Amino acid sequence: MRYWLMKSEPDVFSFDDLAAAPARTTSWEGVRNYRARNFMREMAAGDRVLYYHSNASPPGIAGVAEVARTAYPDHHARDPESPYHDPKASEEKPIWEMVDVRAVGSLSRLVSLDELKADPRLAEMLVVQRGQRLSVMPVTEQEYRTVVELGGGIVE
DNA sequence: GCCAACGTTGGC
DNA sequence: GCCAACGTTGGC
Repeated sequence: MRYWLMKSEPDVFSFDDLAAAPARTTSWEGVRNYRARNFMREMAAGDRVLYYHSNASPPGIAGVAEVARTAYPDHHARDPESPYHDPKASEEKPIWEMVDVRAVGSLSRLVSLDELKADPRLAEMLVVQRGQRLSVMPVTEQEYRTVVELGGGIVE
């Protein structure tokens, strides 16, 4: 099993929104960055995901999710009405892909970006590194365990 | 709202 | 292939 971090703006779709969704699952459409897409292609069902709230106060990790479905074409790219529309995408070459993500549980308390930065065990985490704007990134098992510990465990 | 740090686009 | 202009992300 591998571990990942995925960013979402809570004003748009928070961890609580995911937990309240049908089957506690949603499709993760709208990733329009090749590195992030390539990471999604590497995901396997059951991989754990740290659910990060960006553009929040404070920003930080709110909960844990899991990959419910591996990468498949993001049809929103072919929808001219969608904010995620990409005129270069076609049925033959969808370009963009998404995965499905299911809520596992929230952390007992949110682990803020400041806390992530303050913990020496997390110094290598991509999300704490300057200028890192990827919305999907890998996390090591140790980093994952440390974050869950800082968050007081998972409330299922 | 500001702006640094990117990634992308397109002229050449 | 270079690189300036532009758009986006996301913390602050």
